[in-house]
Parts: sequence; structure tokens; C-alpha cells
Amino acid sequence: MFTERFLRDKRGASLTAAERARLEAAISEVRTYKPRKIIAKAGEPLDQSTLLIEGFMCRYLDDRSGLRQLVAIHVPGDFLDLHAFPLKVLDHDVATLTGATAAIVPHSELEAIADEMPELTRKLWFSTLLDAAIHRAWLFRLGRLDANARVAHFLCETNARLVSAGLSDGRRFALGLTQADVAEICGLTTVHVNRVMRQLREDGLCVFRSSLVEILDLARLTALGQFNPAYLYIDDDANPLPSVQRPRS
Amino acid sequence: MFTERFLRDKRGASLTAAERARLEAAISEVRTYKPRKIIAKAGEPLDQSTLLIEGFMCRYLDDRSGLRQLVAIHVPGDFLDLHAFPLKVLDHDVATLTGATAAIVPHSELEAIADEMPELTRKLWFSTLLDAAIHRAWLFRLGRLDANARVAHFLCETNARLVSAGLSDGRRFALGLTQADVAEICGLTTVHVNRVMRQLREDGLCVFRSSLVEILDLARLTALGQFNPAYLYIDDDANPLPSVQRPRS
DNA sequence: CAATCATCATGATGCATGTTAACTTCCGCG
DNA sequence: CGCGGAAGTTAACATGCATCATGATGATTG
Repeated sequence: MFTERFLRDKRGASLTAAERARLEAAISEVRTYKPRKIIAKAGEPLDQSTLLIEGFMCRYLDDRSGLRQLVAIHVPGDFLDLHAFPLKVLDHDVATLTGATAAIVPHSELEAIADEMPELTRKLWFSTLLDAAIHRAWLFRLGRLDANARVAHFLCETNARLVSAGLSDGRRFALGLTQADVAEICGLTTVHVNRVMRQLREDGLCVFRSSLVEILDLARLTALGQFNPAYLYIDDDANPLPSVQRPRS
Repeated sequence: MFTERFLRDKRGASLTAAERARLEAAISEVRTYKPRKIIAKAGEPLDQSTLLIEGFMCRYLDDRSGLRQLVAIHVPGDFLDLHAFPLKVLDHDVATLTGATAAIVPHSELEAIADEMPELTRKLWFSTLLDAAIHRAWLFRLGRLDANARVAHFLCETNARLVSAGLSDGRRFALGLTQADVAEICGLTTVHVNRVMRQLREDGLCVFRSSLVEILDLARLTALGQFNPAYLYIDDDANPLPSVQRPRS
């Protein structure tokens, strides 16, 4: 079941068994990728999209001197270039961060789905809009938060997304990124990300070492990053984070 | 024809006459709005979307102390909260910047369109993805550009969008924003935006005074802002900007 | 027409983050 | 098992933008 995590526990958009089966049938191929490989370049016409099964991928824009600004990172369950189906051509590059496996879905299959299954189509649309909502949270992060808060916000967001994917217990998760990657995400230099990580460690908020994130004080990290997970559209009663667990009735 | 500007000259997504008529028939009402009024609040369920006909609107997120980060501005022709149709609830607020008029489209009509007209549905989807592409360009702007370049990039983008809407001649356009608005867009203080505007003026790049933008040197402004309009998905041969006009064959 | 408020303008000062440059630690690989 | 390159760490110094303060201009309104 390659589509197992896709839209899992997303408010009003979880797939029915029939929809899941249809999507599963649309997969033409499963590929594996090495770390730090470019998967799609801006401007090239695409006739397929990629459903991430394992590993981390990213999307980014280059500035004139070749520096990257990441505009998204993707975790297992993300249909990461589904927007290439309506757009036909991407405005940015897509690459792996870690080694990864992904399912390939040809656009011809998506066209068939669009003709036959309006409700599933609406859910695919929803999935691309979820990415847009995350873009907006990233805009807030870059526009309004200082360096410490940016990194805190990013770690909280990634934690929440990985909890939803079943890949974090709400406190600890594997994250195969370097400090340089975090810098490209948060619009900072690697030197300064290093300073921020040290401060988070010394303040007892979070430790990020050898590709493992350990959140020591989720409440304070959340407050520091002004993180409010509403934009992730996660079902209220699915996989609650430890800090938002409600009393059992 | 309220939908006249919607997806005008957008690559592979311009509407056919029949599609336009269908959308026109979906409009339930036309409203006028005063400047600086909130139109939709984050978290409230929405059962309609808004097609902007005249004026400027924006979308924004608040930080803890009430400061705003704009995540989008919208110009006539934009279907500005169409993403509320699949999402049902917005993750941000929507407000007018200037006085405005807009057409209201109930979600029940969009559902009917989704059931009957897959090709038009794909174009509506495209429209929401165009907004996401603009989000990505804004991420690049905030993450990788300094203050002068951010403002230059914003002015180039707005110029290009307004040319496409028929509201800029490629050099001059009305823009009813204050320097404080530009600050909320570019993640700067109003004081610093003021300094940037002065510098752009002194360098002979651009003058922004009494709600009128005059671009004096588009090529240099484009270079300063590292602006590449590809992400706007404007038809190659529609309304070319003066600087990208090609020789007639 | 005066009063008032939003917007624009500009200087002085401070701080967060960038820049440069070592140095260290880790880890894969010959 | 030691070598080499990538990633992490830290310090000294530079700077772009925020902050604070104050006044000028321009528009709206009673």
C-alpha cells in the first residue's frame, strides 16, 4: 500500500477505500533515489507526478549566485509535485535530501481520475492546497520571526507533520538534514543556524544531533516559534501531540 | 462580464467562451467593499469564494503581537479565496487594501462545476496553484534578497501581474498601497521601506508617490530584484512587457 | 478654515545576523 | 586503520536593518 500515508488524518480529505485503490492502481512504477539528486528541473514539461514513500525531498529556487532557498520539504505520504498536473511545468526544482523511494503516477492516469471521480479530484486538489498553506506559514516564519523562532517553528512544524505520518512520537524523530539545509529553509547562514542550535540546546528546548531531533520542551518550543498547527489541517482527534492531548471522556 | 480578467492569458488555462459563461452564471452577487475591511477570518467555515473585479485585496497572518505578514496581494481578475472551496476553512485572514468590488460564487455552484466540467475544474485548480507559485516567489524574496531587492522584486511582480490584467502599461500603474503595506509584504519596517524607496528614486530605478508607481529603468529594477516572471505562467505572446518585446517577424 | 490624523521623511544608535577564518569531529573508504 | 572530505563548532569583526525619536506633509472633516 504505497498510498497509505497520503492525506492520512487530513480534515475532510482522507481517502475512502475505493479512492485509495484507484490511486494505487494509477501508480506506474516505484523508484529509489540517492541522496541529494535533482528529480525535476524548473521549466521542463512533466507528464508524471511523484508520491513520496520514504525519505525526505525538497523543492527550491536558486538565486543568481547559486544559493538555494528551499520553498518546501516533503515527508513520506506527500504527493510532492502533484501541482505539476494542472501546471504542466514547474517553476522550481525538486530534489532529494536523503535517499528516498517514491511512486510515480502518470498524468494520463490523473486525467482519467479527474474525468471519473470528482470527489477524489477534490481531495487531490486539497493536497496541493495544503502545500500552499505550508508555504504561507513559511512566509510568516521568514517575514516575522527572528532566527531562534524560525528554527523553532520549523522543528515544530516538521514534528507535527511527522506525527501525522506516524514517523514521530511527538518528541523524537529522525531528520536527515544538515545544518546547512536548515539554513536554506530558514533564510539564515549555516554559522548562525549553528548558534541557534546551541542556544536551543542550552535552553533545554531541543537537541538536533546526528540526524535525530529530540524535543525537550515542546510547549516552550511551540511558544518560541509561535507555532499554531491549524494550517496543517490535521484531524482534531487523530494522533494528538502529547501537549494537546485532551482528557478522556 | 465579471470574469473577463480571470486566467486571462494564462498559459494553457485561459477559459473557453462556454467555460466563461458557466462561471459567469455561477455568480450569485456582486459586492462593494470599503478600504481596509476584513472579508474573511481564519478558522471560519466558508461556503462561497470571491472573484476580485476592481481594487486590491490581501491575505495575511498575524503574529503574537498583532503585526501582520502579508502572504498575498490580489489584483482584479484574481479568484482570491478559491482555495476555500476544497479547504472549507481558511488558515489566514482576507481583507481589502483599497476600496473594491467583487463577485461572489457559492461553493454549491463550484460543486456543480466540479461534477460536470472536469476541464474547467482543472483550470480552477490551476488558478489556486498560480497563487502557490507566487507564494514560492515571495519565499525566495524574503529568504534570499536584501531590502532593496525585495522591494524591487515586489514592484516588478506587481507590474507584470497588472500588465496581464490590462492595468499597467509596463511602466506606470496605480497601486493604492502605503509604505507600511509594502513593509508588511517585504518583511521590513516602514522606516526602512522609506529608505529603500528613496534609494530607488535616487538611483533612477523607480518612483512610488501618491499611489502611483513609475518604473524608470525596468531592466535594472528587474536585475536588482532578480525577478524572473516565469512563475506567473503568462502566455509568451500575450501583452509583452516593453523590455521583453521581440522583433516582429 | 482650523484641527486632526495618517502617511512620509530622516537622523542617531544598537543589535541581530552575516562574513571570514580557523579548528574539530565525524564518517566513509581505500 | 589512517586518510580525506563533509559537517559541525567557535571566535572576531562588519553591517544591514530595527528601533526610537521627531518633524514635515498632505488629506479629511467638523
